[in-house]
Amino acid sequence: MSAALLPRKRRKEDRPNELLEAALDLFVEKGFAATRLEDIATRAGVSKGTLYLYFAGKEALFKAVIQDGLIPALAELEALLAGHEGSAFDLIRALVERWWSMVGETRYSGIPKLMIAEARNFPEVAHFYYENVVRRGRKVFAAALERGMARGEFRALEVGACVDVLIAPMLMLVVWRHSLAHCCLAEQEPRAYLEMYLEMLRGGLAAPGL
Amino acid sequence: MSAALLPRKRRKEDRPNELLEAALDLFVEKGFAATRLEDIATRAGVSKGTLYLYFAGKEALFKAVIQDGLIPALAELEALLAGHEGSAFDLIRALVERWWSMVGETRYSGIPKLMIAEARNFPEVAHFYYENVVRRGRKVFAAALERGMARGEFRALEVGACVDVLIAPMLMLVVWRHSLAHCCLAEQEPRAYLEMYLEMLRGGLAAPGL
DNA sequence: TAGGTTGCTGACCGTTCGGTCATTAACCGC
DNA sequence: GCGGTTAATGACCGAACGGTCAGCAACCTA
Repeated sequence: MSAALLPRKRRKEDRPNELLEAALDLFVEKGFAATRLEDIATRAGVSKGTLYLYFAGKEALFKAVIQDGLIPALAELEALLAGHEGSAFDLIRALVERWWSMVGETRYSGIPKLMIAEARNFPEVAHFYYENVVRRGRKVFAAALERGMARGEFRALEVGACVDVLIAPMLMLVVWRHSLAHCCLAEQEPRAYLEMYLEMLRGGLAAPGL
Repeated sequence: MSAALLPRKRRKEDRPNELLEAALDLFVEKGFAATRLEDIATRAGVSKGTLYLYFAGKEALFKAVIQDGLIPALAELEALLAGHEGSAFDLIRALVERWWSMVGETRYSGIPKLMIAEARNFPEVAHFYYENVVRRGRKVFAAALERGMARGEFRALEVGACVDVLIAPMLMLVVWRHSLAHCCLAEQEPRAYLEMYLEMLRGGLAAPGL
């Protein structure tokens, strides 16, 4: 790969991020067990031994990939919630769009698929992900729903189950794009899908009077 | 396991199904690469060598698991569609409930998670699954939507994207139950989730006049 | 440019696992 | 029972892969 052609370079600062990006891409594509450390190293432009200078081993890489990935995006969504004024539905639209630009159309969109596939093999990592991504994300959307119900904009629904139904289409969109979409003809245009999703949501949540 | 205690038995007829069930359970739990053939054999009450009397190898087992699993359920849904009379929303409710009883609450509910995780490692199998499960399933729900629009019961929406949004919560329900739900406190009661889903769908699809 | 520090390398090791096959023993017809 | 057929076994093999480490070379400082 970078074999004899490129000369060795010493770039201690950049290696960890490059390794994490390579690891994320390959874990998402092939799964944890089917990904070889040597492939990760090669993709990061480095040899296998170097990987061990920065990470304790394969499992440590996996943990870092999951734990670093989506936390910044969640902080953004929380900030958006805190700063929003206007209708609750506009808030939901803004949240969905911010999520799409920060996660959906970036390489981080692979993390949900990866976590789904590996949760039962890494219960501790799954637990971290649940507490720090799933719970926080649910809380943001639950707050938006409650705001809409309080304003009389949405009808009264049990918030817990409603949040789960609400976020499912967003998750399936990214999961799909990292799995079957790679083998079959192009399916959805993501923007059209999201518009349809928001449109159906508007009707599904609207209070009867409106 | 069945070691020295149980005597050998010759049960040529039953072995393939027992092996397929064991393989499905373990593939769903651990993923394809992390599942050992010996574990599958042991769970099926058989030795590793026996497995090779019935399947050519690990990949053949995987193919069989995917290809046998959901086809009968799809035929059922198609029959339901063909035989239904009444409102389109009742048809959708009936489809969702039949799907839940034939897939959602059985071991076959693991297949979507498995296929999502492994699609990119087995493009041919993914293609089979797409053609024979995804497409057929989409077609059934698309027909239900079109019927509702023709009756003036649903508003006019672009059917393709609408189907994708429509089925996403059903898929996420089963995917969730086979991944993160195993590591975290119990989340949804499936029946309540499905009721909420149908309720939101009713509003999301309803024609404005109604 | 000489010497020292350290980021980087890749050959090597041990284990694990998919796959094979000679052997064993359950069943059946006579 | 007895022999023949074949389902079932598990010890074995080779390849692949995670992980190690002794040596190398890029960079720095004087």
